[in-house]
Amino acid sequence: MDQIARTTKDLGHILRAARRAQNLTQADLAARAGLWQRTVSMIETSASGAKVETVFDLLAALDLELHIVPRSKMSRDDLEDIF
Amino acid sequence: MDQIARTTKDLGHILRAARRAQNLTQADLAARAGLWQRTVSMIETSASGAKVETVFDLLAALDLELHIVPRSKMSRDDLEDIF
DNA sequence: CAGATAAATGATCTGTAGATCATAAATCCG
DNA sequence: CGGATTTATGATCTACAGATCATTTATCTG
Repeated sequence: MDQIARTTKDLGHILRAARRAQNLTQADLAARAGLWQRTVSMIETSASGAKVETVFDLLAALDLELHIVPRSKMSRDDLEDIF
Repeated sequence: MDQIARTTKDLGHILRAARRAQNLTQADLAARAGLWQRTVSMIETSASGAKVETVFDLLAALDLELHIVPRSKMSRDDLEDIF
């Protein structure tokens, strides 16, 4: 049920959804994260490949966390679908 | 049990550990990811703030996936520790 | 220890992210 | 519809990542 990002486009979508879920404008989020509205817009629309640091700033401002997991690892649900 | 990265330093450590677990040299990984040994070294030692795209390349080459989860979400284990 | 393999790092060059200010284009809402 | 709010973008400048080649420094291993 959690969000998986394989591309910067995924990342942008996830960040945008999270921001909206918290009723924040790009400007709000930018302020919280110490960035600029322009930058938030660019990242959400993946109009430019952000730097990792910047993404960490956004994630922190949104109370999100990055988990790194083996790609092959199947979820309980996946297994149930198969067996 | 999965790895959590909050900083580029965390990321570097996780990537290095994953690479070693798969018995790859920095040069091997660089080749797989279409990067340079120098770049892999820089990122693993967090000697420089990488770009997101580059990290995605490394994760893919290592068969790893990025999950984005709410920070506050506690694991079953955390709860057990408290209650 | 010596030789081999791996990792760190120097130097240069190009491309581009983010800062910054400003405005255009969308979207919302009464 | 029309005004307000939000998002997308234009332009410029600085900083720095990644490409590329080469070399030094660790780390292994027989």
